[in-house]
Amino acid sequence: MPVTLKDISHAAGVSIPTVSLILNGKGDQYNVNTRKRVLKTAKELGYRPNAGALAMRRGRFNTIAILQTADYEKNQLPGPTLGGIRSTLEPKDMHVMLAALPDEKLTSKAYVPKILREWMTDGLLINYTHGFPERMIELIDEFRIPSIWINTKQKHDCAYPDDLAGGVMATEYLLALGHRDIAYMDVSHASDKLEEAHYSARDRLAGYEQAMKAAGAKPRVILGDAGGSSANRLPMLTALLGRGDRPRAILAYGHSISIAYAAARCGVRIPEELSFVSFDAKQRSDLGLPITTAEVPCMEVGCAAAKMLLDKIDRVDRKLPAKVLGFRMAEGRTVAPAK
Amino acid sequence: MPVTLKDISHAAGVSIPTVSLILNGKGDQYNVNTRKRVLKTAKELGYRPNAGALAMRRGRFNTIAILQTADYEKNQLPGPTLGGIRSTLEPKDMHVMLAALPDEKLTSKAYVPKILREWMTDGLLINYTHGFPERMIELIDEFRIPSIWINTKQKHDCAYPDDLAGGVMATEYLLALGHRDIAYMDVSHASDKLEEAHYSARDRLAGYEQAMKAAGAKPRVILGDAGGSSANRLPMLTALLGRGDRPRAILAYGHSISIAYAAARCGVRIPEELSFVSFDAKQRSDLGLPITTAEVPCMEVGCAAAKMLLDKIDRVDRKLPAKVLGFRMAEGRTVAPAK
DNA sequence: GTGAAAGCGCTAACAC
DNA sequence: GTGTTAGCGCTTTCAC
Repeated sequence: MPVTLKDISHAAGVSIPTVSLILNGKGDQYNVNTRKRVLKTAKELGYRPNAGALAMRRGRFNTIAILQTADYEKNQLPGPTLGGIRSTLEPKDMHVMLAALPDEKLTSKAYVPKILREWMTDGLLINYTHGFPERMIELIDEFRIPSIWINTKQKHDCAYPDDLAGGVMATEYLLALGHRDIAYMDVSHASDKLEEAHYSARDRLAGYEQAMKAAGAKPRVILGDAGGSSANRLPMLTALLGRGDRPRAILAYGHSISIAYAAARCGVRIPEELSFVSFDAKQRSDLGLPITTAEVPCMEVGCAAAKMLLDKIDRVDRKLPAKVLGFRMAEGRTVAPAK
Repeated sequence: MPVTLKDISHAAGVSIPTVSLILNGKGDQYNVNTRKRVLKTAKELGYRPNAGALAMRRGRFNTIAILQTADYEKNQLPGPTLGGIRSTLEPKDMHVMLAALPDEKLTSKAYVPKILREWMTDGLLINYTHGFPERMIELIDEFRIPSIWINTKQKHDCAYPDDLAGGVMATEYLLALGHRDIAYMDVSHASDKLEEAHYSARDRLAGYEQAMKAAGAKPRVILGDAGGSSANRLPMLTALLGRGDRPRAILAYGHSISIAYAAARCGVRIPEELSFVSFDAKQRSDLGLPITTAEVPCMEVGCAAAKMLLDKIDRVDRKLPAKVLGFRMAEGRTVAPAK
């Protein structure tokens, strides 16, 4: 139904290439009247070039796809990451396609997602930290689809945050305020589960320990597996924070809202009685109290990954060195100098 | 660089149509050996059909685009909505493209986003509640792009939640627990700003008032413009909740975390001393305490919108009646029977 | 059983 | 200044 060059050429009484050249600004050679006429008819008819035809000619779709799980609870791409990707792609007039892969099917040997089955994008951003089947990787490899991994620690073709340095930075931030009694709190991972968790769980902790050690302060690590079931989390946290020997400062891997809420329920005032820094994709202000946050450089990861992918699309088969992005402290109102 | 039918036809020593027919399962007529050979070479070479060529032939891209602001803080599509859209489209092998439009440019007269400039999708889901320029609508109209609006109240071609009924439902939920002293709290909108706010702000309130009136209970409406600046929010809320005449139950338009946190800071215990229900896209458990929530039917809106769009794509130019979706109560642990 | 030819919308090379 | 021709990858029709 849509309007094609042919339609315009008929309406304007000229040939198809004439229309094409004029509409693409390459029609200087043509008579001014012809040019005007063509431009006018194109506008009147509401012409839009057919992206399929363009893609075929150019051998490029000007589109990349983001591969992620369909389970939106599990692995949503943070808004800023998407923003970074978008803003990098936009100037190149490139588009983003979402490819959400159903976890159930992903393991089945025969399943090939449509996005891989068809050649429809110039490259892939893969947003899987784990649970991405070997077979998918083989497929991507076999099809030679330019791909960059997001938030996965590899030597090549990936962009991820520097969680170790982030851990150091956040700890030093509290140390600089005079705190010594700083606990590291990760209520999503029990100590025996740390090994199989996302690398950020290990690296942030390691960064904390490193910084504490360097400052001659005694690390205090609180781990626990209450991340999944919110039912256990609050009792666990109130028990911890209600005790007399509770830490004076906390660096939290996540679940910052729970911790602040538990503190409030225990009558522990933030920041007067407890300084509190958390890691997060973005500083949160849901509490009405902006949380001092070591912000994951999501946007930067998105930008870097997109830029790398563009690179890879242009020069296929080259391995690109991993890009590691630094955290940023977002000042909030949950920390006070140690007394 | 990618493999085409031509490549396969060369490698297998047959003609292109032969390959095409066989790969598309329409090659019963062909010799078994030919068939096997073609299938094998296709697999070996890693053939993937070119989506551009297919789109050209079929006159369909099997792709829809979601139009929204590039400002990811403002109008992100809720995960469940996207999930609903995806799950509706997936069985049809259709893809979702993200079109994030920069707010700054959107007002400029000359700007036409690439997604509209090119014919590259079969239809549009428009996720703008307000701030979508008239000119964009004209463009979409002019280009006759099948479109459905999400979360916008119109007579036609849109899907949105029934906020009025949602307000009634949430209020009746608290009334059924014996509560009478139920306040409606919206700290994002001052009363004089309600008129220009999203319709949900008015409708949920109206639903509350309606249900209270029907029950013979006295409405108590607390409005205030502290949504944007988190700095004011906490003081405002603690002042409210610290007072002796604070309500025994609250129905909150949003900012549920702030309210619960403020209550905790005031020493007001939830749910013993304060029953608390909030509207939200999804029940939140960040607090470690699942909030009893009137859930916006995001997923349902996504499903409905996607289904309508598919309809519209097939039969262009038909107006579809608006689809209105009901809320759902998600039980949490923030309510108790009135004493 | 298989291949040749045409056409989808577009652009680039070349002829007049 | 403008039109003709060819070809991108694919499917469909039809001839052999």
